[in-house]
Amino acid sequence: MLEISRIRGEKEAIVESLRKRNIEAGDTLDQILTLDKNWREKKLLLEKAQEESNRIAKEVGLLFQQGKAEEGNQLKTRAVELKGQEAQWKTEVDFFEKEITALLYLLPNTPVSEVIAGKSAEDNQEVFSHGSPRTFTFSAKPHWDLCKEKDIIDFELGVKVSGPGFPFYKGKGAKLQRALISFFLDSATDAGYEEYLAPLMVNEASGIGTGQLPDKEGQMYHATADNLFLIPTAEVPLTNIYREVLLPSPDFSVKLCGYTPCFRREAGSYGKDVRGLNRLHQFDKVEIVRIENPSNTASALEEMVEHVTLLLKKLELPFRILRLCGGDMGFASAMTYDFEVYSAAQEKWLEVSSVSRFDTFQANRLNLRYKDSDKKNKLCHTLNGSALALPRIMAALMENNQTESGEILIPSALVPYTGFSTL
RNA sequence: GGAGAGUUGGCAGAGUGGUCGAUUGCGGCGGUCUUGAAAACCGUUGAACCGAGAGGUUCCGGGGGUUCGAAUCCCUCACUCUCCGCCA
Repeated sequence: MLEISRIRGEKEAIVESLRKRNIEAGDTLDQILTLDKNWREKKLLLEKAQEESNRIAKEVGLLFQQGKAEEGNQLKTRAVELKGQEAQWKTEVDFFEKEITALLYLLPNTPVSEVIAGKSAEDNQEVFSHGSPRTFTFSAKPHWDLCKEKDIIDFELGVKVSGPGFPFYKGKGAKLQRALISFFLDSATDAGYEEYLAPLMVNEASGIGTGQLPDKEGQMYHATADNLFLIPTAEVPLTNIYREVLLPSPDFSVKLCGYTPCFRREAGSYGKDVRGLNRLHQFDKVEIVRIENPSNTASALEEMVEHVTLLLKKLELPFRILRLCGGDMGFASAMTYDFEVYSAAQEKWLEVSSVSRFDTFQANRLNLRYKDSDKKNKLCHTLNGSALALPRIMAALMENNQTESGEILIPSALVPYTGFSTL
């Protein structure tokens, strides 16, 4: 969420920035500022009253110690009066605080200057592309047909045991999955990210910390008996490691990675977009997370983009990088790069990674700070990205690497991990 | 699942109704001494919010209550530990 101090200081700049998301925030910000003004007034009154109460309490104590019970009792009556008034101010202060927080939760992050205004995915800017979409001299098959033919992913079996969106990976399919996970994790640790194997269920506080709660609880599976949530991404447990943390110096750079299954209810999605591996309730992903000094955020983001770029090059998949326009960015993001690979048989681009900087937006909710050289506590910046999400990579590998004779070729970078070179 | 014990400042650990935001030790920081370091000694050392500042308020796991006054008493929730049971 946005910092209230920033709203006090640079309201116009925030309004301008949020226009890139097609949001007119002026009224909301004015409401917040009015509430904030009221809050400060009431708070001052409350504190004055408390100050007097504290003083009286001490005097009463002293009087009773000196045996002056009568004077003490007189003072008591004044203290009781004050108490009623304090309760009144307190109620109002609490009310204003709640209202302000509720409004702050509604406001998304402000895009940084590089992000252009735009309404939808069509306004995203392509900033890089690699390879060219493959053309076939034969009739290419979509991955769901290939999965069935090769008997490597069984969707129907998943439906029987769990439900749609929970496939079984079998034989070489399971092995390929494991190979990709190892390949991605090794690449990340080689790049300096420390590997974590994280809990797959998180508590409510963690959901709030990274922004899934309170608004988007419908996206997560909820184990109500214990009030735990299945993670929709490793970002949630990994980032929450640093919830309520104060880093002792301004010189820090935290780089974490982790493989986890991800669970998403995907309520309301259906149709051809969910066919095969395109959209699942459970899927595997390796995530990279960084916590940086604000001065280092821009270069950290570029490094992460480079990292994902290298992965896709090694997998020999044609891909493009888009810088998302304001209207297509996630709620918490200040800037996002999406990576899309071309799925040759479906003839469309599939999003396989999303790399974002959140600046102080998450850190503010997480209360993640560092001690600056001037001894002040300041909010850290957070970033994260998929490196990478598996199912669509699997889909693209199968569709792009199929041969006329019906084989599927494994890219050479993966062969040391799979132990086989064709499916 | 049953029984019991806990949760206090970076850490350890006192404090059971009145100058307690909190004794003390360790750690950290500054200084004296030293060629330098260690040791010793002296000093200092939590956070949030409001305020230009002076200063003020809040915080002893969370929430609520009793009281003029709560770290201290009561209620409630969460978590941790120990023992027993069960178990990969």
